[in-house]
Amino acid sequence: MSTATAPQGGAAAAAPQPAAIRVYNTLSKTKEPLEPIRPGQIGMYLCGPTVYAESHIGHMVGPVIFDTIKRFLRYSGYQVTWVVNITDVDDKLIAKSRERKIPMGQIAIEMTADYLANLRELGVNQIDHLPRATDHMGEIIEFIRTLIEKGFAYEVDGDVFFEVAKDPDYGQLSNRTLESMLGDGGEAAGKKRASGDFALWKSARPEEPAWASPWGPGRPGWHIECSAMSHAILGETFDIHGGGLDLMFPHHENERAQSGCCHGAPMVKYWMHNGLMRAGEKGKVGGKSDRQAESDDVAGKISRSRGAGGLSQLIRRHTGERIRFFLLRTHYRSTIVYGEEGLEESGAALAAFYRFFERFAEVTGQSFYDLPAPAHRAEGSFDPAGEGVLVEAAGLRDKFLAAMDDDFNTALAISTLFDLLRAANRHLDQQGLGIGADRETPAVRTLYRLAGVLRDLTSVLGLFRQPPPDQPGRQADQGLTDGLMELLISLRKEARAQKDFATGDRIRDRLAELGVLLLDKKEGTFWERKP
RNA sequence: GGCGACGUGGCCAAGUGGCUAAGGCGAUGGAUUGCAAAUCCAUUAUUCGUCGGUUCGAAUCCGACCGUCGCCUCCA
Repeated sequence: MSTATAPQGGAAAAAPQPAAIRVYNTLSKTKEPLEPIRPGQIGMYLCGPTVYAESHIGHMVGPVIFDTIKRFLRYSGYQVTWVVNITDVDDKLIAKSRERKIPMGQIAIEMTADYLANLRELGVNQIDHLPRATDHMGEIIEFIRTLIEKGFAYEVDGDVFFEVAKDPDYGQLSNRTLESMLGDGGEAAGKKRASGDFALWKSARPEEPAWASPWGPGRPGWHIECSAMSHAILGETFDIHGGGLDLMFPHHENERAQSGCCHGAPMVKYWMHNGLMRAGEKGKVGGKSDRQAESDDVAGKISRSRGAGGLSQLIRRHTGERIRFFLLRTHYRSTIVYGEEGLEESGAALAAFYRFFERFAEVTGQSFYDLPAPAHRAEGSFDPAGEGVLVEAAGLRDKFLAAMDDDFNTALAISTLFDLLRAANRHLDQQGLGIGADRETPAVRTLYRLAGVLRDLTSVLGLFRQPPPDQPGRQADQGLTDGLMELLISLRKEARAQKDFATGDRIRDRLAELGVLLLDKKEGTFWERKP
């Protein structure tokens, strides 16, 4: 993850199969066919965080869906360059720095690390560039200078503002008129020509971090870093720009105005906005120790100011995979209502997949997680050769791909995964496949095929990349637990052999209370932790 | 006040003009089991906030109303 220039693809780029991918564009308010500016290549920019505090689950919605989108686009034959910015200069960072009495840069480093660690946990690993605003001061200043030269911006006492009235397209993205935006102009009201004008450069007050510029020491305003960095890495016009719905105005509207005016070309072809997450029940958002604790609202947008956070704890409690799955089960443009039960439910659903993977391993002696995942959708297709369950699987795979083609409908796509799972389990049941089965039979070959389809499709969603962590924090104890379980199971087996079911059941019930489930199968008794 | 989104079974959630309204969680019945768990099978919305309208036909389009939420100030 460098901030170097965009890779240029080269001749080796896979021939894109222009599958009929359609994307909902906020600008046109319709789904449009995805037609990249440069054939076969897609530049994608997602607004990342301002790193002044720990991230919360709401910050993960965009990264998870865009990570999935990138996986799917690559799978569909496109070469994708994905940029996520880190905004590490900002008024909030300055305020935080005063509060904690440590340098702004220190906070930015800490919070960036927190953000990246969370992304990693959720399987977001497709980002190509993570540019930081402070690393791009030169480009930012150059950008502002150009805007002044072209007459779109003006300087007043070391501050530089963008003059909104100069951009005829202003307001198009968020569907607003200039008249409707008459605010009080904020703290710089006296300096602005119009209250809707926004800061490109803010002069530094004493004690504030500052960079040298043609207008004196200062720092960039919010918005400009995204315009400058996306330009530096993706060029004047790029394909997809994403972010939360709350960024549509003013952030994206302003980015669009700056970039469009600076380059005389549209900044972005497709604007994509993900829905926001909402807290379903009061007090369940995280540390509710906050100033808003007295607020009685039952629901509301999750935000840092409401005391959300503790994402790493949430991950520890639920696993990153569960959270990723939870986010992907709702269409990305919908509001996701966050709640403990929703996460639990996702856990229960996921557990069924984990169980199948175990059955698969029992029969084949191979880990599902080691199965190769096709890199391209054409590689994943196969000939069902008239075999019922494979015909069904092939149909479900088509349905999955069609759902993803239609504006990345992960919720619908996931539903086919459950159908596939049921088909695979049914096959296992009907063929009587279990431990010790002959691995050279057609039935096992079919099982491989079915598991292969699941591997293929779930990889596209970034799911099941590795076995689920078995109750984090308990690993060290694993050997002992295994030994004890072996002992208990053999004791119970003896009791049952003597028809002493009372003792057998007592062992099982007691273990259940402790969160351990016993599964009596033909081949013997197995155990697992309650999901 | 301006702009916008949403309201689908007990809960979550797809579908946005026409096959029997996906899927998950849960529940119920059956197969299996000593009994369970897991798995499989079946059942679980004549109905999509309410009332009107357009249409041969609407959950899907239009209008009104009710309700929830978001943006308009910092926010993924």
